[in-house]
Amino acid sequence: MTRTTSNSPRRRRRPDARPDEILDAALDIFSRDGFAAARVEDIAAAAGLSKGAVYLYFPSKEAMLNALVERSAGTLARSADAMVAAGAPDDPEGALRGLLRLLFGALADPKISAAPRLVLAEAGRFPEIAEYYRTHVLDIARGAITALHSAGVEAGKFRAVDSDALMRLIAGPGLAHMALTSIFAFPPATLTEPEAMADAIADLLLEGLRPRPALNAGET
Amino acid sequence: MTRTTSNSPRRRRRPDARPDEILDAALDIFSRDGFAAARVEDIAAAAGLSKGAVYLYFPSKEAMLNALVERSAGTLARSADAMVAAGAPDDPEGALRGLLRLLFGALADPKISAAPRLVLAEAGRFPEIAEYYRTHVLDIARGAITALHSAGVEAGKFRAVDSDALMRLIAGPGLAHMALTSIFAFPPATLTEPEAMADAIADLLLEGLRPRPALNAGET
DNA sequence: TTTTAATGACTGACCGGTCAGTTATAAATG
DNA sequence: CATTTATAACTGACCGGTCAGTCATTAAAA
Repeated sequence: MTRTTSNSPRRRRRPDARPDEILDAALDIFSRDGFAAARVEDIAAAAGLSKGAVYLYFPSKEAMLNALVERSAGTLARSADAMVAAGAPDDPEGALRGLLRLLFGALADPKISAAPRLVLAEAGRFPEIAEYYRTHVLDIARGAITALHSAGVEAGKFRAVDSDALMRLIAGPGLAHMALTSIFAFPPATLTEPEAMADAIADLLLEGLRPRPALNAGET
Repeated sequence: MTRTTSNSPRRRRRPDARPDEILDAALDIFSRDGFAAARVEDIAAAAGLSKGAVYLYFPSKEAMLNALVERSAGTLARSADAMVAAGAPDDPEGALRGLLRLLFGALADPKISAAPRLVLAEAGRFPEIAEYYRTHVLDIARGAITALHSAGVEAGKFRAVDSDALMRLIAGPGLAHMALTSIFAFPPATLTEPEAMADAIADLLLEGLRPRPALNAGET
């Protein structure tokens, strides 16, 4: 009922795109002020609504935060996982490079990195969110990285290294890049393009992962 | 003034160690609740004082945050800088390994990493803090890393790589480790000791930094 | 006594959440 | 078509609680 496809450009009365609009606004305001200091009225205003209307769609401010995280979480990790699953068997080196490009492309864009940054800042106070991120993002990412590494080792392209260390080596630079650019406005960056930065890092990691030629390619 | 060495064991009256005690308490409470949600009365209680007393030492809650950051910032970066300055000319590889050990040792300890985490979470809202960290921590760290790299290149131990990428490669894993352990309680860690983790990462980075033998034959 | 350190009741502003009331739209009716 | 009825979408004033910051008062120290 009520197809109401008429997106009347002049006045109100829009039905169920609202939750998403509110979440968009909430992400903006939470990112700007932090969850605790953010005012629901500001979120409402940013969404073009009154405060009362927001409570027609969400039962509390915290519910908005949760919905926000659940909406955004996983998309990046899942596409990373898909990319690795597709590329790793044939070309582990290319897959690693692609993974880093994906990561840097996303985290260097403040619009995309807003949600991860919010999680990073608030997860300590909301165990539910930390748990959700752990299972829906970190575990996926970890799986993708270990799969990629295993494929590379099997193909004789990578040497064996500790998988937790490798995870930190791959995710860390992206995280550092995000912090430097989005939080600290660290400007220099001789490599301004995220892809160039990703490639420079991929080069060094691939070099570091190459099996030792002189000795046997054993474990470390 | 007021040496007041009389440490009366039962009652009040302690003079000027107070600011530091308050800052210690403030770091605890800010870390637990976040700056915005933290209550000054909780800080006072944690310091063993009443709320009014903390306003004898700090004019506002925000002043505590600033003092806190200024007190803690730089010590890690400075000791990293000192370590690099001392070790890099003779042994750049050892200096890199030492740098990573220092970084992981510090960031893996929640007590030490509390302040950096707080800055990471709040810097976006307090430009003054971001600015302070940029000049007193990030610039120092960047200088240390470039100095280390230059020394290594000069000694023929490292190949030339982009210095911004290298900064992200060195700082990033530490950051990721901190986030995984302190914020997300990511448990696995096949390498439980920070030094072991640092070494695993240093191994890979050193391998990646080694001059290409085919093209530019350094030593051996 | 005077000075200094500290207290805790108090104020005033702020804000999450509620709700009685107001629209805008659609459906039913004439 | 105009008119009435029904209701979904929305508003904004309000309530209750919280908390940063103040200040009159107290008590230890000098």
